[in-house]
Amino acid sequence: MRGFVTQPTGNPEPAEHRLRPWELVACDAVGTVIEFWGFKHNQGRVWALLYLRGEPFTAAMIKREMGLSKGAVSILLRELEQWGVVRRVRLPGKRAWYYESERDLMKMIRLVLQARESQLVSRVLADLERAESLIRQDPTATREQRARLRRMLRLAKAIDKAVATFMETARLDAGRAVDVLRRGSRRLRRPRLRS
Amino acid sequence: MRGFVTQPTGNPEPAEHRLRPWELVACDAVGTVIEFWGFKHNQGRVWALLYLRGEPFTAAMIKREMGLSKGAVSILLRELEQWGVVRRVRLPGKRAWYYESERDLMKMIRLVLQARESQLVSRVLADLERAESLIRQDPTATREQRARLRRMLRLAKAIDKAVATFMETARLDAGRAVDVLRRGSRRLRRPRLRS
DNA sequence: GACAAGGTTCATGAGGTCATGAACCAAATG
DNA sequence: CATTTGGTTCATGACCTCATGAACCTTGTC
Repeated sequence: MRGFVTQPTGNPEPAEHRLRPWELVACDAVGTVIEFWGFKHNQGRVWALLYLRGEPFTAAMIKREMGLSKGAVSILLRELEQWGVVRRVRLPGKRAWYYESERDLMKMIRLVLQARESQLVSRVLADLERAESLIRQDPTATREQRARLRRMLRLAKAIDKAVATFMETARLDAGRAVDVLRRGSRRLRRPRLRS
Repeated sequence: MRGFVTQPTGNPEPAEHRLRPWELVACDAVGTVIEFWGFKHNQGRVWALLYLRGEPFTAAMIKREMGLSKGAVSILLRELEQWGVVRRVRLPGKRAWYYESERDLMKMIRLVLQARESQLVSRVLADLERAESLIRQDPTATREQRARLRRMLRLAKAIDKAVATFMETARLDAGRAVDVLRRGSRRLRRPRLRS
């Protein structure tokens, strides 16, 4: 875990988050999670603020509420938007852009997984497959080594598929997806993958 | 993702991994995954080497094979050992310690999840619960805000439980656990959590 | 068309992580 | 007891990420 609440240090403007205590705690919690998944702590905090408040905010408001710099807010919002968890809207009669968060929590999770899926899982799978093709040309590799590499690859594929299934489920029905894990444990038949 | 294969720069000893090409690729792939989960790239690489070779190695051998420094190997091995994915063994007649990797891949995954479980999930859960208790004392919070916070907390709990279930399953039977995700999607009944 | 408000970009610096390699310790060997 | 070998610790530096804030655009508005 990296930085925490970044306070505007020694400004005339007095570190005035107007975040209420529970907001502060909750936003930081989301920040921690999101950071863990390879995104920025503050991306999570901003998203959480928008989500919890439930109404559109301008960049200036976010800047004030969270004590972030102008530049940071601009970048964070653009990233959140590209990433699909925050929408930019025009309010009638208002000059500035307003931002509102995705309200579907499961969709949020799906997006996080998806972003990682493409960056990590597919890449690792490709690498392991490359390794497998390389080992074929290596006469010094033992039978057991080939077997172990194959096992790794098989596991990676299984996980890849599992994640894909989860995301598909999450797409179809917000609620069911989490249940997949909880329920599944009971009603299973044959194992498929021993290691 | 951070650093890549760290070569010993400008040494008399000429960057001589004796890693075969497929080993290099596979170890790096594991390193990437493991790094993604918040551990060190080289922890993954060392573990993968031990796993793929399938026989015990001394620190010196690892140092030579992977071109790491003495200090790094020492620390990495200690971490891997504490973490339970590598065992330290004495070979008869040999002076130095030997290290061998956990062979059960699913156990490996369970350990990764567990390490994260304790560091992340439980902490976030606690924070969200604290937020929830704080919001009760805040008369300015709207009904909708309370609802949204509650929804976040509920989702976090569901995920927590899902991970626990997964780990439990993985403990009992290596193969089934991954299937939990894949199979589950079909045979579900009522949703439990809408957001 | 000047001014202002809203937004973006960029060089910089702070902070953090990790491998390095030298200094150090411990145990075994002669 | 001296020396060698295996192993750990620690200060250092390389590297990376991110927020900052000033300079810079752009789009109204009077």
